[in-house]
Amino acid sequence: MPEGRIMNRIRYLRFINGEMTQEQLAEKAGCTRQTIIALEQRKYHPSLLLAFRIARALGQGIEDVFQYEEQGG
Amino acid sequence: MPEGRIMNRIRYLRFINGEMTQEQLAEKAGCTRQTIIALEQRKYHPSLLLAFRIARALGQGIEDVFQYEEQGG
DNA sequence: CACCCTAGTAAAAGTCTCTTGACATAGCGT
DNA sequence: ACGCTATGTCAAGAGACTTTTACTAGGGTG
Repeated sequence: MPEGRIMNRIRYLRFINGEMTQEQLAEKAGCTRQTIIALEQRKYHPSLLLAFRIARALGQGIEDVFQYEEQGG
Repeated sequence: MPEGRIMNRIRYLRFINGEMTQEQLAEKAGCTRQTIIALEQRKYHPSLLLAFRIARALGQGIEDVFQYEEQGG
């Protein structure tokens, strides 16, 4: 698959939402703490399903949490 | 990962956008025709990256193309 | 110091996503 | 009938995502 960066504001939104810990977010989103750590450090992109769950857990829409930047424009 | 359905309107939006064929959408989104077929038939969910690329190829936001339905309410 | 909480690192294993290639079906025009 | 286009099926394999487990380290509290 071609390039295109995805940025995320998970860490930022975690603190806006009452200082949630990684573990609290993980539990609310239904994944493990490891996954949250990896995403905050941009080790990889989440699946669409997990992206939705994290966005909802943070009280946001997907595109408020994850921003796609096209490369060619 | 827990449940939660993701519906998509790829096929519908393909026709709204000037009767795009699966192959045209695939090329514009940077994936293969097989992948478009699988997604339209909901064989699996796309990655977040591909979801963004498909949404952009269809001139839409992610949540206009993919709808997440929580199970517990 | 001893204890707990939060965050980070690492590796193995399993599941899911995506591609490639070959083949099948249906419609449409000639 | 023949060729062309659009859609669909199947299978194998590579690569990406996620979990599990174990371990390290800093900060605060008693």
